[in-house]
Amino acid sequence: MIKEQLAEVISDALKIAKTNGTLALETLPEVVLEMPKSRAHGDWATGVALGLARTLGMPPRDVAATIVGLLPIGGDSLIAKADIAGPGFINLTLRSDWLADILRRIEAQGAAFGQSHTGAGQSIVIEFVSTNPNGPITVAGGRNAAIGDTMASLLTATGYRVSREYYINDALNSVQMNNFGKSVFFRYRELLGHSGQEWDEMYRGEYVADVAREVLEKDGTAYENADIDDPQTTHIFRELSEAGMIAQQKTDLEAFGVVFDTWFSESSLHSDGRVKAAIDEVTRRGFTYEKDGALWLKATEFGDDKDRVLMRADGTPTYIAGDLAYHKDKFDRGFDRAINVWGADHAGYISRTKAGIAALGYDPNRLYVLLYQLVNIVKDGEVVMSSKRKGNILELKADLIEEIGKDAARFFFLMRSPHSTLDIDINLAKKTEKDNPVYYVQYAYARIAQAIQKARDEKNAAVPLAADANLSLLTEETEATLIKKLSELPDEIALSAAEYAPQRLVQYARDLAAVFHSFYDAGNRSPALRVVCDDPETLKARLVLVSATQTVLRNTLTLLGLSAPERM
RNA sequence: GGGGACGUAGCUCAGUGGAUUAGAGCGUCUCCCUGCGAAGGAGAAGGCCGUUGGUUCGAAUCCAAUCGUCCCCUCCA
Repeated sequence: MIKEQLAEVISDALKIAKTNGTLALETLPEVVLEMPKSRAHGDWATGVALGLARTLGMPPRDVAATIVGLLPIGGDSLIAKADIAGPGFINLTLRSDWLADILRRIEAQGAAFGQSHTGAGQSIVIEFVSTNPNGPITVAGGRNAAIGDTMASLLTATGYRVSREYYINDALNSVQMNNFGKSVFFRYRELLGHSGQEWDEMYRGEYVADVAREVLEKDGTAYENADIDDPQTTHIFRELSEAGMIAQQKTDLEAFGVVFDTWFSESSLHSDGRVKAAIDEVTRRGFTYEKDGALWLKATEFGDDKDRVLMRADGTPTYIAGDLAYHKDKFDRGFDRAINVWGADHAGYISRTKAGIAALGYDPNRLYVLLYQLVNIVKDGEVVMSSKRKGNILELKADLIEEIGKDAARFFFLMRSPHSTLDIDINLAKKTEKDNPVYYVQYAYARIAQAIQKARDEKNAAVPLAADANLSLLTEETEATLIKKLSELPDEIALSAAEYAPQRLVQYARDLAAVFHSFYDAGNRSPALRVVCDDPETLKARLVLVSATQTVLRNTLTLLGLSAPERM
């Protein structure tokens, strides 16, 4: 991109200054370029001279003057003008056709515009959501899903080979799961006309009945007269309920636009010996010991607060033991890195997981845990405490997606930094449906589609190839601002991915939409500024411009998992 | 007590160590539709960026301390 080209040109100048001794440089600094907000400061600016001034012991403006003196300016060079401003900034004004280059590049790259290759050759498994199989995906789980799914897309766009994975916690302790199965059993009996039964630990949500209905549809009345306290029946219903619940979770997530490559079963790690193998491996490496009848991991040797039990005194493995086997398995499957998306309530588990990975002989830095802060559900002005057992949870699908739509819901989760606690006022979300900022962005897209349609209908003009349009006619300030904004997509994607910050890309989408709306609305004040204007050559140039904008908007919306509607 | 996250406009929040002017949405106040769909645009008001120090030519941003809010510190998963 242009930014890299400019950085290289400036680096070349610095190299010359270093070789001929004009600047006493030991190493070449990184040249950071940015687009100034004000056009008075040129197209691009760098503060590299300010950073060098100190080490060189020279006034920053003198350093800047030296660099500027060595830059190729005018003629064939990309740089038309270089000014020194303020304390020592170098402001660059580029050759007038640099903006047209951006449009040509977008046209050539199409759906690939914005992608980069920093992650080429590296593979990542990103594990997210991973809700227990005794309840549906909640509204809170939606935040996890939105963040994980978008991060996976962002990493893919930066060249990584990415696999989306869901860890099924199907080795849940039997008391919880048996209770769940039992709850389903009684709902099943109710569906067959028998009287229900209530007890304290019963699961009460609507979804319990949904699972029961699935069992009925699948196996009919086979269990009508079964005795739930018989171990055989308990086991059967535990399995049936689990499978039904997981199927429901899968449906919920698909409605949210999230599709996993792998649904990984925790219990499979136990049943085929991988958990035992992981424990043996850690023991072989000398990082376990026995105390009080249990087997402990020497987690403190790897920076954890305390040692952790791997095998209980009763001989059963702990959750951590399974987790170690799971992470070992990820690396053994060939993934270079693992990313886990966890809620803030699991922050304390990071150090023990990394300790376990290190004890197994892997570099713990291959795991990155993306923590997001909690979601508070606010209803009638108060934070709702939810409980799966009591059945007062808010479900992602029923309470959010079906109320405000998939796009609005995803946008809402993604627009905030994962580090900020997120309050969702469920009443407000419903009421302000039309105010959701996602429509602002989508409307920009729809407006373009309509303008292109209008050009076809009224002027019999299709979007031409950039090569067939005179792009130098795009001289309006609003046009230049729009093109510059389009050129920022690759950087925005790279930054959002590198910083695990999907909200950056959301911000970009909103900025781009704002710049476009401003450009477009100028046409409402003056017909000559319309896309569909009277001058045929200007019309062609503007069609290239809005078509490029459409490409960039579509690429951005796609990465965020949002639809790009032609009309709204 | 230890670890983590966060304190930015009335509210909800963005903000990569740089330039007279710290941004957006909502809310408040003005303007702009016989239209390229106003789900939009132009503008106004509203900020000692929690506080105090430090580093720097330069700090909302980096460092330290401090105050406040939230989360976590099971042989639960």
